[in-house]
Amino acid sequence: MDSETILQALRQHGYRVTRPRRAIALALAQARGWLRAEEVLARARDRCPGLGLVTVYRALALFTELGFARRVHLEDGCHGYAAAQPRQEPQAICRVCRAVVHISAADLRPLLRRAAAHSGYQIESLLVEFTGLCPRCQGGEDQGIRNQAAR
Amino acid sequence: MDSETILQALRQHGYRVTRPRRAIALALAQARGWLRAEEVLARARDRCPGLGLVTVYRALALFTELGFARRVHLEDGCHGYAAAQPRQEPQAICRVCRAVVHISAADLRPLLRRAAAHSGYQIESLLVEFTGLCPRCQGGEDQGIRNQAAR
DNA sequence: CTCCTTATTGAAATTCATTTTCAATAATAT
DNA sequence: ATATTATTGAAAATGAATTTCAATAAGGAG
Ligand SMILES: [Mn+2]
Ligand SMILES: [Mn+2]
Ligand SMILES: [Zn+2]
Ligand SMILES: [Zn+2]
Repeated sequence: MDSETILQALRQHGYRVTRPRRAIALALAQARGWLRAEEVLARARDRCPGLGLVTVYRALALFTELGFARRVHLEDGCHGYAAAQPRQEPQAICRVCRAVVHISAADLRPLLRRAAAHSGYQIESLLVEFTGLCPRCQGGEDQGIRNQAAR
Repeated sequence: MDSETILQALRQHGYRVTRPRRAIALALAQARGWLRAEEVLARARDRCPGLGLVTVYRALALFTELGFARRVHLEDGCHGYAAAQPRQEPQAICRVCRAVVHISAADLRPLLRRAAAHSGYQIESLLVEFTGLCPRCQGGEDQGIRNQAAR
């Protein structure tokens, strides 16, 4: 996902394109996996010294609303963020290296239809998150730290 | 879901069956939808007067581990809890009344298979949460508060 | 380019759900 | 009953995330 796309969307929605937002968008786009807010901050500071954590939270919330970022729900209740595309809701996340793979929302339709039919619910939003091992991290968990995706 | 089942599982796993745990299990089982920790506390106190919030959190964590409770991920980052059955992972939640419907994990298999095939991931755990309107809350959002499920 | 308006930013303080500590209590086995 | 120890609850601490508010800078008008 190109960080330029995010910036264009900002303009289109009437938001200003600022240095902090550019730096945050780029940091998220270039990451190989999901990042905590603090990690986004550390990376975005390369391009925007003085950047504050508050601004990172605000930008991440904004990007998430626009569909260009997605929250990752961590066991401890905190959240990570991963670059995303507006139409691909579900994601699979590697437990070890944090790599994120997005799954087409179209793949979900059959399940959605069945769930709706079975329950009578009119479904408005999805939260689908699979956790496991990405191909690279399979069959070698104890081969040392393979945390490559995050950086 | 019967609260007795939870207590039996506790015994089987070597945990003690205490008054607080009984009260919490019952509160959760009798709720018509998900509850916040504070709400569980309020209800469980009927059967266990001096009950503390800390114990509620601990019991909910324990029940969740055993599969008898499931977390609901709220927008603000906090969590609710709903009674659950060990083998039904996905859940649909009513935005209005909090009613929770569980979906058989079997329904997920095709999606899971496709996701795994497409991404090469070896999936270990799922987080599937649909949000929308339950049958009762459809076509009448402005008909006043229908928050029936929660109580 | 210059000026204006106001969205945006960042430091500091605050919030508040959740966790940790630790001494007192009560569940289970013998 | 008695002993063992898992469990509990009050208080304090944690820490991710948010709110405040004065200073700053983006973008539009002239
Ligand atoms: Mn939190
Ligand atoms: Mn969450
Ligand atoms: Zn991996
Ligand atoms: Zn409802």
